[in-house]
Amino acid sequence: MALRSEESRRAILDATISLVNPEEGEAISLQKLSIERIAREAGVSKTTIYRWWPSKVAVVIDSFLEYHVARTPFNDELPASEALRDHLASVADVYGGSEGRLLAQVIAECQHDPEAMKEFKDRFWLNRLETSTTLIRRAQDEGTIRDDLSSREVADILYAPIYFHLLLQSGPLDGEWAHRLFDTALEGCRSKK
Amino acid sequence: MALRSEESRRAILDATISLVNPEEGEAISLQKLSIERIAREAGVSKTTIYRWWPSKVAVVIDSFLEYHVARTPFNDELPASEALRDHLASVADVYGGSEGRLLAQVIAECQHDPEAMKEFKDRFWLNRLETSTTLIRRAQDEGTIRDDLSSREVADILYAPIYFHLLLQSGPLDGEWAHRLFDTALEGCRSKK
Amino acid sequence: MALRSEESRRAILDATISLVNPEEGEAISLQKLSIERIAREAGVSKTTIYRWWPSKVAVVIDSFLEYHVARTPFNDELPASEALRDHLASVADVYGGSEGRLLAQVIAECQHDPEAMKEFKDRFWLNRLETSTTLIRRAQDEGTIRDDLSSREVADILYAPIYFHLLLQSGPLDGEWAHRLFDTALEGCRSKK
Amino acid sequence: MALRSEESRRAILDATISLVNPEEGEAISLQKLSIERIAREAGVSKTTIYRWWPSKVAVVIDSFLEYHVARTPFNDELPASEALRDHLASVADVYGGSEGRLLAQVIAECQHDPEAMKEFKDRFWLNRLETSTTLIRRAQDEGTIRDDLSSREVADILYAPIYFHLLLQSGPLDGEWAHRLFDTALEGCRSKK
DNA sequence: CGATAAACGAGACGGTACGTCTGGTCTTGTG
DNA sequence: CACAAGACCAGACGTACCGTCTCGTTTATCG
Repeated sequence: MALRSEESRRAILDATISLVNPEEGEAISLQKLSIERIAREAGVSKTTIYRWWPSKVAVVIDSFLEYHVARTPFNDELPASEALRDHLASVADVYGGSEGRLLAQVIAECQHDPEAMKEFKDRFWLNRLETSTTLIRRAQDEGTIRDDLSSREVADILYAPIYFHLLLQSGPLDGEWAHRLFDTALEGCRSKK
Repeated sequence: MALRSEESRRAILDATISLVNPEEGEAISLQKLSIERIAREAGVSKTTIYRWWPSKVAVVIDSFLEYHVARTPFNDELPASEALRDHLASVADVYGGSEGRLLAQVIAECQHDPEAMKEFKDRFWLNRLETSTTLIRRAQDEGTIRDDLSSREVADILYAPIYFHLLLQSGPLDGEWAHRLFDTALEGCRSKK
Repeated sequence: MALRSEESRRAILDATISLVNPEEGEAISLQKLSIERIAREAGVSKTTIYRWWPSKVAVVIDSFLEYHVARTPFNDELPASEALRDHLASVADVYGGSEGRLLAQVIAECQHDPEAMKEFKDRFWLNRLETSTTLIRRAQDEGTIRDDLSSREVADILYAPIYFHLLLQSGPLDGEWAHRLFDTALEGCRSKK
Repeated sequence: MALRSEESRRAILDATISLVNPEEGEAISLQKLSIERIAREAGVSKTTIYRWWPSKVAVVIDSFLEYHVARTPFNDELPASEALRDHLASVADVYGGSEGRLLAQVIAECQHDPEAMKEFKDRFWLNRLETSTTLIRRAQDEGTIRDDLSSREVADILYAPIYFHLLLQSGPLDGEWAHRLFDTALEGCRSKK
């Protein structure tokens, strides 16, 4: 009965990424990306896209998730605090580049589309949160991080500045900066004089 | 000769806000807001808008800045750390409401418009940064905050989670949460065992 | 594969005529006629018009040609000179009315649009020329019109005054006048004294 | 009381002609000519044009009349029929060139502007008619043209083909053609067999 | 193995908005 | 008070996409 064409699916996801984060040539902003453009680029009819995705953002989220494979793994053999410190740094490095710009635009698109925001959180963000939660819990077990804080509170303090710099485009966004940030967050800001 | 009409300017800014953050009725998302709509609502011709603003975002930034008067002042008579704690909380409270949604959308629009991002940073963000910098410096002088940290580093740790929760729409965004956040940030996450 | 909608086509042509040569109400000049107006009147989107016609004039020419069915036939049973005389008169009568005004405006629009002029000549004018050529040739065969003149020369002399009065809006434009004109043209202006 | 500035008037008329029938460069069609453009080109404000002319066509008519000085005089010393024949030819020659295109466009503009048409007839056409009337009357007196025809009837037959070819852009428009035309018109089309 | 139901490309359709242009009016100095 | 400068409302321009909707035309099971 004519199953969904994998060929079309691939062409659509690939075309989307290649428009929005091309190997070469000018990238097109997520806002200016249109379904018509994707269809044209993918050699696919609009109908096919509309049949399988509810909106432009949905296509982009799918494309992004396939593309942005978790390239920021953490090291299980290091002490949790070390692994966490390195994870933070690698996340900062990745988000400091073109994928970061893309992520920022995805988050931006989600601001006016609650459905998309839900999708984004379910499929990207919760996954990320889980990664950090695991590490933080381990660090708490290993006794390097206060266990009177919820893992979410710790995650907020550690990861927030990365997204902050990503979205406000203000200040550095790289591994070195992230390392220093981690140290400060752990140490606290209170004067010890 | 023929000076700019203050009447038109007001009508445009007012119409913009009333579309995007109405006292009553359905708000229209910033993305779906169109210059035509603003013109219609303001009883003004498109030309007049295009004459004075380069883009939709520019109008919105102007409107937002006029509307979002600094309603999060800090108290000069309190010790700086108290004032900072309260300021954080009041910012969190405000951004937890409809103005926060608006701000989030403005930031979102800026993701694909470098001009707008610059404008936003120059006119909103730097101003905000200055407020917090002032408070943080005073706290460092008063000896409550480490003075081996730059004020920007402190600001990153303290304010980032607010924008994080604002833009990811994940987790609480209110004064109580902010108070606790402040305490944690000051104290640090390292276990003291 | 989604054929052209005859319904839309009809609506567009009808709306155009009804705006430009309404049964009742005020006619709108061809110059002031806009594609937006036609679309509005026809209950059709602008896109649909632009998809099928290159310009306003093109729509009008199509509309005019459908509307202005050859209502000035010639009689095959009469002697050619009689038929020609009557044809001239009926043309003059028609052009003396509202269709004439319309035709004049179409010709006017063509003055600054070579494409349209070509279209107009190909689809209207050559057709008309052929009608008169046929009659003139027959009259030459029947020996009533000089056969040392090309049919075009005869047509120029016979039909030109009609278009002249039509476009300069100077002088009469009706059957009686045309009859007299025909007689004069045949007889010549030279004094026979 | 600040009288009308002759300087402005000249600049406006000159600019108009130089846009519409430039010595060099691309001519702009009368339809695309705008008051704004004239004002810009003339270094004059729109207000000034609107103060003195009711419409674009009015400006153009004025410009045209100043520019198109009667360069088709007739010779008083020749027999009237000769003078008429030559006059016809010189008119055809002039209208066969760029001034003819301009005139055609003026007449075109008048099709949807009765005021302009009246102005055009009063200031251009009646003047022309008078010229030909004078000649025709003389020819009737001299016995070369039938005096049972009104001068208008003769003028119609003689001049109409020129305007016909001018406005339909169909067929030749030059002196030689006009000469032949004249002869035919005088002789008549009826077969003399 | 042939019917049949889905997925597909193609693309027309009614819409909305874009950013630009011109029209014509009105206002505010300047000379 | 004529004029320049130019702001203003109005509205059309032609284009790009939107999301919906036929259309045939594959294509892959299922009866």
